[in-house]
Amino acid sequence: METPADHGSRPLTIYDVARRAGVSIASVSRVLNGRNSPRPETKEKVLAAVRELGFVPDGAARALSNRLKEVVGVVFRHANVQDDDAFSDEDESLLFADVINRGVELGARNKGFDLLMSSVDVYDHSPQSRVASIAGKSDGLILHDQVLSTVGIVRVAQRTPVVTLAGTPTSASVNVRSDNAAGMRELTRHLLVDHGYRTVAYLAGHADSPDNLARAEAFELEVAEVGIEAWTGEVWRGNYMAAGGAKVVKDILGRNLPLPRAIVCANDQTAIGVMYTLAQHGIRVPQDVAVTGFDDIPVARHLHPQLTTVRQPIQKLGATAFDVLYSMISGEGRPQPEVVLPTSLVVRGSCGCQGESVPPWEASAR
Amino acid sequence: METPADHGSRPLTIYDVARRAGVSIASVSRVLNGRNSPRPETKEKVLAAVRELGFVPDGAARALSNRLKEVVGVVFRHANVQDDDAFSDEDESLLFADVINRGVELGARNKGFDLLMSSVDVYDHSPQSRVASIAGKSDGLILHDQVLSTVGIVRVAQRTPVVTLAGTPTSASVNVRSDNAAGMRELTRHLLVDHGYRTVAYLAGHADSPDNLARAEAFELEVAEVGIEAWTGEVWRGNYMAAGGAKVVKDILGRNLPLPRAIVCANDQTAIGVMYTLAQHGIRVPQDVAVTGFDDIPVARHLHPQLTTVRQPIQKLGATAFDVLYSMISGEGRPQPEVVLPTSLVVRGSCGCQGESVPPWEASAR
DNA sequence: ACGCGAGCGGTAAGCGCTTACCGCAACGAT
DNA sequence: ATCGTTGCGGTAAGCGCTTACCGCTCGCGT
Repeated sequence: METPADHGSRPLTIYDVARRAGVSIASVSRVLNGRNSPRPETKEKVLAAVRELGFVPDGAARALSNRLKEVVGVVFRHANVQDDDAFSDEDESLLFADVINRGVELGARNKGFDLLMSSVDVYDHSPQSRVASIAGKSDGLILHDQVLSTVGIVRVAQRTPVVTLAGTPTSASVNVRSDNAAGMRELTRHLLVDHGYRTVAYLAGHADSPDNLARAEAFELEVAEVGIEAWTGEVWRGNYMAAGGAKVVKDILGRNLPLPRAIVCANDQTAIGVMYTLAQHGIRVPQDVAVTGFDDIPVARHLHPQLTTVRQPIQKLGATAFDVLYSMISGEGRPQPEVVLPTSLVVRGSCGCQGESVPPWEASAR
Repeated sequence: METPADHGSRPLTIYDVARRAGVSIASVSRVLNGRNSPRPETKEKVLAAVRELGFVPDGAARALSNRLKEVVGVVFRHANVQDDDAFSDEDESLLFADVINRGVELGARNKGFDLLMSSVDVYDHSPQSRVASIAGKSDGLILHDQVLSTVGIVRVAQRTPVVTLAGTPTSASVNVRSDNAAGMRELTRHLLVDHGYRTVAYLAGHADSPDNLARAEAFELEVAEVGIEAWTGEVWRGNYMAAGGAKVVKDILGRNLPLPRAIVCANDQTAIGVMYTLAQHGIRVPQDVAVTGFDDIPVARHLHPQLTTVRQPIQKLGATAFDVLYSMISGEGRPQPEVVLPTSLVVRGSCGCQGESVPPWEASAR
């Protein structure tokens, strides 16, 4: 029995194992990596020594020698205020990112990779250095939306494989996104054709987000199709967060402006804020105003009424991003510049339908 | 301008920078690490070369030389089924873990550390190897509940600093948890005294989770205090997941057993399943049956009625875990064996009160 | 004008691992 | 019995970085 917590004493190395097993370090390494063919006898001796010592090879040394860290860096953006009391505000705006990250993790695990995560603050003026730090510790990067400017991405993509999520492909990086246009078109058509709503607004997300742009464009296209006009403009500018949606509705109500029959939100978070504020003012959803989201984050089905939205295969988005990155890392070169995953309309109650969806735990109990 | 995506050509090293700047590698290193005092002139030459080349030092080499990776490993457990269709089931049972991890990340960032994340599957028979792999790539480990058995923890804690979350301290590892007993006592008293409920049940979590044990015990103590008996036993065994809560209620209803006036769930997830199933059967919350949770995960306030629960400082739990681990890594030895963070009762509607809580985005708009 | 000290900056060792290369033992073929 | 072949397993060279150590230059004091 070794003494507990004896870190501080020099950590074990492959030499210790070799000595204990009475073989050379080369043999230990070979056994540990399953290469070549050490004799079963040798193998057993080494394994025994490893077991007894509780030896774990040092990842850094391994990485240095192998030129492969088996680590994928993931950088995403968060909105947390950073003062000491910020812990009270456990914002949920990251649900989306979390699910994506889980997808990345899943994909990574299949290949023996692990996830190195880091987030950049909204107020972070130089995300460059954080990204660089992660880049140095990983074999490739997955960057969420809004982490780096396009030039920033190109710059880092020159030195290391990069996959962006919900961004734009660049000369050196690949982008993975879902089919915003198709989903938004389907949703809008549902509102316009199936429900026959004639006054509809798009409550936008970050103005410079490719996702937002694509959604807005598809929305307006579809609206124009039926010969009516979309409510847009300055007032309808949100920021992908609940607070943004809430603010827009409050502004409109405060200025005594009319509300449209349906509000199409850039994402689910925004819809949460909108529905909350509407309820505060006694405006019923969907009887007075229909509200829809985009993403289908887990909370969506817990809202009242349940949120009609467009489902993105969020987790798969992450897994795909990893797969693409992996093919770049293993030197198969850059595949197509962009991968687009399909979306689907999820009709629940907030659009005016009777729809209710079964919670996942019921669904999986086949 | 360099050619885009020229990975494959040997990556840059400190030698390239040194040559370009016309200095030695030692100087480059010194400038990059801000040690000693290279002359401003030298410094500028190096910085220029770094900028032009877009050089990022290799983390593995750095770690090997420094004996410090600046990486903290985090391992948590997830319940995802692993077949290819699993992506459809984007379970939300991990919300709790996600928020904790964000806390760890926050703490880590302050010290220049990054997060290496890995999850182990419920069906994973040997989490040992995954943990070992992470251990090799990091300076210390943070293990969530249910990842490793106590002996497993002791084993790995002998070789590397380990902090557990919601677990039990061992001879070599430190535990960080929140004050389950105090929170549960306050909650139970609210139900018993303020509302005067006389039939109450505790819907348990994993039988072997320290959190669950502490909560159950506090619950029963408090119930005994007022001289009534708690509803417990086999039927009331859940698993911390929505599915578990749903199943318990379905069982009871199916067997035509009576329901108590209040169901105290081991955590919020469980409460979600309970409330859903209750609603399915036309049983009103809180009029017919009151339901409470534990944790105060973000969804809690979106349920109908909003969930009365016990708030844990989830994010702070993570940040604290990192701080403790950091002190172990930087060789300040093992601090106290356990750190306990305070909890607080959050009264909303599901217990029978009129309470409603303001969403975080409203609260922060002071 | 010379000697000495200060401090910048270069050389090289070493962090823990993988693996090319080679020596050696054992076996089969001649 | 001898030589060639096979293949296990040891030695040592690096992977890219940090840093101890030391030589050199420059500036000051005498």
